[in-house]
Amino acid sequence: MTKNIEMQQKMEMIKKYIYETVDERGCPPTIREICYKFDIKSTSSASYYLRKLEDAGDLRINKQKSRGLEVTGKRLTSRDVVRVPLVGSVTAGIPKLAVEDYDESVYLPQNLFNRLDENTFMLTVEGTSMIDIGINDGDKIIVKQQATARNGQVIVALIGDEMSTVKRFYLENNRVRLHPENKFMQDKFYNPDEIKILGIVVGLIRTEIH
Amino acid sequence: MTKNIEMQQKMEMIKKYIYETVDERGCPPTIREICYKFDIKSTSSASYYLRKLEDAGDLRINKQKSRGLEVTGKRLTSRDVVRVPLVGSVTAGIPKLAVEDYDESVYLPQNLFNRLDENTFMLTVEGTSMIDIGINDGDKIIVKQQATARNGQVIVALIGDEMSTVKRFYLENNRVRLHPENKFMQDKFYNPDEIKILGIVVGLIRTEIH
DNA sequence: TAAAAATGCAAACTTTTGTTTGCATTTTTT
DNA sequence: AAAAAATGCAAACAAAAGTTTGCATTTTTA
Repeated sequence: MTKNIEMQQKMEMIKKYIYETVDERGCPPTIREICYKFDIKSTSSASYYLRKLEDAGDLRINKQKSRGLEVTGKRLTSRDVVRVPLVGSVTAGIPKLAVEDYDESVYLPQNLFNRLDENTFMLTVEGTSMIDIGINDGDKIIVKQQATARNGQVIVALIGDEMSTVKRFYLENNRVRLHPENKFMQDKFYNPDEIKILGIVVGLIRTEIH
Repeated sequence: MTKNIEMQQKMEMIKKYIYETVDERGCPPTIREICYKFDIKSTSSASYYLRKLEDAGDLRINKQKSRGLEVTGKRLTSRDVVRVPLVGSVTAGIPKLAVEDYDESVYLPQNLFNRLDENTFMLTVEGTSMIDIGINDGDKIIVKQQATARNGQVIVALIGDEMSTVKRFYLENNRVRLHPENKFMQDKFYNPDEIKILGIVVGLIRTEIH
């Protein structure tokens, strides 16, 4: 009886080892690696366990293939997430947004944010100009890069090549109105060529609740 | 010259193929698979490309190993994200929160949420009881399961085994006060045994900006 | 234009890795 | 206690996969 429990544990450990190896190394272990790891003296003994794991449905063994082990459970792949750069602040000029250029990037769940693409970035909000619609100081907003916006959309814009700002956008009578969602702040008006739309806000993440 | 561009593209495609195979299958392709995919007639020709990719730093080749290709770039691993179940609504009883039981789960970025563990879940907020601190109707809150809370923390609680609610928690004079962050709503008071704390709110995600 | 380098293939070769066989020991069942 | 099943090993074997060799063709360089 105790022997059987040990057996179960050993199988579980082997399964876990295979999962971790695939996850971290990107390649399943060989049977001999499994032997070494668990102090199994013969490859046939290890195969014996693997067959059991396959019977239990935890594993698929592609016969006659080198490293033919395949985990059957849900595996994390790049399709599950989108990697977006986390930009501290967008200052002068168009932020260069190739993901590779940023150490700091964030994986967002693809199933929640289904409109994200390579031209999305994140930005930490400073200030309370949008607090009335629940965008707080310190929130990280998700911004989809595009140069135009429809009336009423919340955008990130660059004003006169200087600072970036988050506001609600309106184009009225050939004038741009940027509307802060903060009852203590005033709308501001610009000529269209004074502002540059960096993108529209499509979501946000908050990591601190006060 | 044009030949050289083709060469570059071919190398890029091979590199991409290796990356994708590792990502999706959990195992790099064999040289012969690469031959087949790109219509290369000889394994030595493929090796030739692979050596070039290695020289360029895009790849590491573990010599004399079967499937010894290793991608050098950043690879997505389970350490980068945490998988949390997305619970539609928490009704009667303690929600059973084993991740496996939910089809719908969400990968959250480990680098933003560093306090997450296996006992975290997500919940879609219904209503505006916390709107004054920027928690909107429809927001998905991230909840760390725990049975106790400190004064002032925002919690998810079960009231009388019925509905779940999000409120700010206070224990005063042996009475529980649940404080909605909505100036139009009133505090409510309970005996400690009337409510069950499910967890504390540690973050939120919004996927729609209105 | 000639020499050198790059590109490419086929085939043989070697190493790695999965599989099978046969036997021994232990544990469980009858 | 005897039979059957489970567990385990060593060694040989077979298949998969990486490597090398030698040659042919094309492209680039001198």
